[in-house]
Amino acid sequence: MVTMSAEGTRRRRRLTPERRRAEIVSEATRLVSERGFNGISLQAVADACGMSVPGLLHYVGTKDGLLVAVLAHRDEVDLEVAGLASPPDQIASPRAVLDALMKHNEGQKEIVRLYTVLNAESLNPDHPAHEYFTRRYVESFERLRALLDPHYEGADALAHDVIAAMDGAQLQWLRFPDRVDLVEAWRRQADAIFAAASAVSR
Amino acid sequence: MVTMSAEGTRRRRRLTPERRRAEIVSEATRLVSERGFNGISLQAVADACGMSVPGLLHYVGTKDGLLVAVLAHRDEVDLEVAGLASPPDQIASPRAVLDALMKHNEGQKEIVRLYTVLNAESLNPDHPAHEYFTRRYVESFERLRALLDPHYEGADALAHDVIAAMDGAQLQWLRFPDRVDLVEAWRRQADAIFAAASAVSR
DNA sequence: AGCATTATCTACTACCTTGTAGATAGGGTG
DNA sequence: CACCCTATCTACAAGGTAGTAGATAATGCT
Repeated sequence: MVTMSAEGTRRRRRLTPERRRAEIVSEATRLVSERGFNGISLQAVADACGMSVPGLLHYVGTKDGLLVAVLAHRDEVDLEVAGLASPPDQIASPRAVLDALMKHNEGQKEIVRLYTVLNAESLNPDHPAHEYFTRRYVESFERLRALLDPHYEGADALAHDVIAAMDGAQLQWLRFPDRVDLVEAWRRQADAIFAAASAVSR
Repeated sequence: MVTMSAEGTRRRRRLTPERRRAEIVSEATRLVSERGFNGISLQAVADACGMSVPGLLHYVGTKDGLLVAVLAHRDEVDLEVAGLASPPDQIASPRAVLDALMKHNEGQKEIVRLYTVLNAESLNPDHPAHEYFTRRYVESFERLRALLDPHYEGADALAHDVIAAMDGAQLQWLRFPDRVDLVEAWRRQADAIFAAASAVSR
């Protein structure tokens, strides 16, 4: 049931496509991060944006299109953040880069939850984001491997371990945000992992 | 659309409640592990069991009831497995217990996926399994902590790290079953974690 | 074989879902 | 101020959803 303000017809709100698109992506991101893609309906997103379902579909075409829009926007933002982080010419140690990443994640729980929930949901090959997350994992892995390779032996295994530790720590943090400190949990794991890794011999 | 065998009416299959219940739990476990609880319908489960939706509801009452049945059954089985594993009087080392657990998990990918997918899905407090998974985590943590405490300093943090490492390794294994060896990934992580942990001084 | 029990079904309700077609109105531009 | 463009809407379609009520048939027991 759609409830309306007591007066009946509410004035329709017309935004520029840019603003509307931004609002849609923002609300959809929030809702998907809370309930998963299978847990939301177009109606729920439309309500959150204060618009109708056909109005929403005008922008995203189909429900899968909504997810594509959300993920495409995340890619843009992530790329931007990565870009801002890279300029400094002196190469930071891999550990410092990873620590900074986790510190960054601590400040955007909603986004971390989006990735965590969709990552699990999309294990199913039929999920609309399955390929996306598979590709994303491979790319992240490759970048991390390249970052570690100059400094450590066995960068391949090390990269896998680092990603596993990050995912595990985030999962705990998302379930017990008050009792688990993400950065500290990561630091402990990272200390152990990097202590066990052997530095490159030259 | 419900498709029927060419002859039309198929003979109805009447099982003992025990057998039927077992079939329902088994099929529901498989489907939920593949698609998540939000990703399945009663129709899909009923189809998998070769029965009608009302027939299914006769057993589980509601859709949430289906999930309860699946999780209750998992608890039973897990308790049984744990019981079989504990009798030996000589206390195995914590590390050996954990290695055995991961070896065990390697042989039941479907169940691991069930827990992984539902764990992420149920981060949302509105999810019907939210309390279940929160409680389950706390209990697992306590058991693990008790197992580690006699042997290591800082059993609390260590227990958290172990669980995080396990979850992270399982996530990778589920996405790349052919490229990731669960037991080996765990072994590497565990080597690092336990090497960094300090043994209890007496 | 006949009967009682009950597992399972058919039929139906009320609602939700994604998506389409065509009408309407908000806001910038002349 | 009038007009146009198009963002947004209402109305509708077609099918899926969880769940209910009452009929039916399969099995075990006497």
